[in-house]
Amino acid sequence: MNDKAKPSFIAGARREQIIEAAIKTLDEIGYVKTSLSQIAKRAGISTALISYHFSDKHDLMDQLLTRLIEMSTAYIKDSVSREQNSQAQLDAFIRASLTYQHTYPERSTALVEIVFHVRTSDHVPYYKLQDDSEDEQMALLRSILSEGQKKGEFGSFHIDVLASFIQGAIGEYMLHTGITKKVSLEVYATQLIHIVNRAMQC
Amino acid sequence: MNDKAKPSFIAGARREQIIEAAIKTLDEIGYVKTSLSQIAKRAGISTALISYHFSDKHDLMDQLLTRLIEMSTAYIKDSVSREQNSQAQLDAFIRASLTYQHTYPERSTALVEIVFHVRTSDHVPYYKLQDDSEDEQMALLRSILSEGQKKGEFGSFHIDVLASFIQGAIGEYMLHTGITKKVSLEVYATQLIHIVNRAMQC
Amino acid sequence: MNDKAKPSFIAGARREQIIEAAIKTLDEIGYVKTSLSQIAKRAGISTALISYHFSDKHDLMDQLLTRLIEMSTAYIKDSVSREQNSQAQLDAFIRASLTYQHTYPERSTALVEIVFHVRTSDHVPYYKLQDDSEDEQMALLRSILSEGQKKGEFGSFHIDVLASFIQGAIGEYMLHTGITKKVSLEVYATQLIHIVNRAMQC
Amino acid sequence: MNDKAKPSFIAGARREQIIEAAIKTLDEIGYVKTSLSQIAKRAGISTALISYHFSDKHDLMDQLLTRLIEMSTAYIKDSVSREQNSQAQLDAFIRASLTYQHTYPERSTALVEIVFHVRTSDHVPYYKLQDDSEDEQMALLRSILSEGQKKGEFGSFHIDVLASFIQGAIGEYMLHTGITKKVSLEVYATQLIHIVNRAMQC
DNA sequence: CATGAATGAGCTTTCATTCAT
DNA sequence: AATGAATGAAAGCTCATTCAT
Repeated sequence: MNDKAKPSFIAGARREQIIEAAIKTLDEIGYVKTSLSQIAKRAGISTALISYHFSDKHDLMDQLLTRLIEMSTAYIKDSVSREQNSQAQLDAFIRASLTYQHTYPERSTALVEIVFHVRTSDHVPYYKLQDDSEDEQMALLRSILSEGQKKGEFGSFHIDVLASFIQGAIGEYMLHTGITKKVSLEVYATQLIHIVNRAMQC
Repeated sequence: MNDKAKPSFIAGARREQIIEAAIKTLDEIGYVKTSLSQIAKRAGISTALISYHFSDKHDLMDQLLTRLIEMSTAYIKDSVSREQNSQAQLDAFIRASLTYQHTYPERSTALVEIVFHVRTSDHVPYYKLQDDSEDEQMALLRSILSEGQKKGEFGSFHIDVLASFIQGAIGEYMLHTGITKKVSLEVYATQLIHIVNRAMQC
Repeated sequence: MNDKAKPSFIAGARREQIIEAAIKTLDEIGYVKTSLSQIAKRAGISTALISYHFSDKHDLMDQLLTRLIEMSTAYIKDSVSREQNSQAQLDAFIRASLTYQHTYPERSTALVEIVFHVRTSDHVPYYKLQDDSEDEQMALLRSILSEGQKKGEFGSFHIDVLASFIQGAIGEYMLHTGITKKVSLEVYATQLIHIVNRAMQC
Repeated sequence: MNDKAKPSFIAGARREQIIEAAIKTLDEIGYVKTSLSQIAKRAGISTALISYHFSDKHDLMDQLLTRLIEMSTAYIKDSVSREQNSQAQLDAFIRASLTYQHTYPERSTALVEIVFHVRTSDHVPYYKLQDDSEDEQMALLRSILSEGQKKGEFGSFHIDVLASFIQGAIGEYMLHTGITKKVSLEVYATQLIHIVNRAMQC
């Protein structure tokens, strides 16, 4: 149980360390300037060691993207799962989304930097690609909305469109410092929930 | 108009040509793969000529960004200016914003590519940089909202938050093809206007 | 006639210079240690300039191989073409082959270094690949032999086999210094011709 | 035979295993692409273990070369030793040489790959290095020829040149598939023996 | 105004080798 | 005896930029 865990543990720790350094690098200097040597410098290791633990630069970014999405989704899901009725779940979703970005700004920036860079081999950007099935966060939001509608908690509205609006408003607060500086997260969340509720209940 | 006007005219035309090629390049292969030689290839000129007309790669991207914002803003402003009352102006703003992105997808993609990849020399990302004074579009939206509120056309609401909500919803439609594929621009616009009105008037 | 020739001339000269440096490098340190920077060092230019004039390292080696074969073949063909009857042509072929290797030892070594390295993408070595049609030198030898046989100058023998023997004997003298040190080129040529004549005429 | 014999035996087996894997690797992908990790992969061991058993990559190639020459020489010597008179010994030498290459093509290819790629630290290629004393095979051939001449079995001829001729012819058949495809080993051997006899006896 | 030629800096990746375990 | 972890060096290549023409 420990004899076999040890080597795997070291490698796992290194990978974690490299991924952390990559997040830091993406946050600090952005995707364009992020190179393996910049990541290595922040991790305090040699460039070759990154190549040893990840087959590719692409591989590293891929795994990093997966981890970032996982972490964000886990945080939001956890928060939502604590609530029972749809209204509370929706509130939790919005607040958790905004809070996560506020609590882990480097992770959020890193996520943005990767998402807006990744393209398929046909040059199709990842952000134009996102399948519904793949975007778990969006799927969760939609399920909360449809569930609430089914149960009669929410009124009548177009689910896809409202979900899109909510996601847009959340992203807007994270991305553009203009609004961040003017309005506190608390106020923004409250107001956003207010707007959404009106949209659903009138 | 005489000897001095001519070279300036040629130079202007060249810059326009380079900027057009840059838009095409950014749209086609994304910022990260966009090199001066890729732009030059699409413009049918030599790489050195770009360096001649723009002091820097950064300079080119900067001027390109300015042009892209100018064009987008002009389009929206033009549409808004045709209306008199605040409600009609808000409708016009939303529709024009969505329509512009639909009409000039390469320009929109190019804009996104620059905003999400270029950073200042202090590594501050452009998307976190946006000063209120610089974002003319946002300023226009806010002025429509506050004007309408002042004139009593709109009810009571938090201007900054609602403005962000609207901008977020508009951006979301452009960025993620998920919603684009499901809902037509017309429906999306109508729904957005509808919800914003509810938020303002209830 | 000269306005257009100039740029092409400069580029051509550079390529020639690079190819000469590559030959020198291959001769001096062998294929395995031959890198673009080693070639650049010997050419007195930067590594990037090689990449500017040749699309690839593979491209450079490819063109170099072609040039080396061309030069060798031209030398031998020229010598053979001066003779009329088959016997004299065969003598000329053998002597020219040996002399060429003796006169341009760096070219010969470079040729060997490349030929014994190049492999197809399926890892099939070039030296096991050589098509008859592609090996012009071998084709010339065979045509001399068959011509002489047809005209009755030579007796009866297996053309392909004898051609192979001759090429083998020529290659042996070039490659292995053992024989080179013991027997002069002149003696080796004379003796080889002697052997071949006996083989054809008894 | 006791405590000390066992580890030595294991070490010997490992070395043998590594050498076998190296032969396979050289044959499959050629010297240039042959890395320690490629050899390790084929041997099913770690790269470090190769470094443990051989002081150097060069050392490994050196020992491999020695083994390859040993095996080839042993095979030929064994065949020759079965014959009494010089003529039969010469026949045996030629046939055994050709047969060995045909029976162990990977070994032959590996030998060629090493000889034509490895150089001494002074950049002298192995193929130009061959001392007479070191090339046992060539020495054997020459001794058969000189012995036959001394005993009057063979006529008058230049031993060194004829030996080179024979070796060249043998090598040519292995290297270039052009002739291999056209003429069977049996015919090639018979023709070579025939011609050599003519060269010696006329 | 426009270009071909040239470079230095930086990138990702692979390699042989060492070392602690 | 054997390995995973780690590194420095070097490879091929691309890029933004400069300069003479």
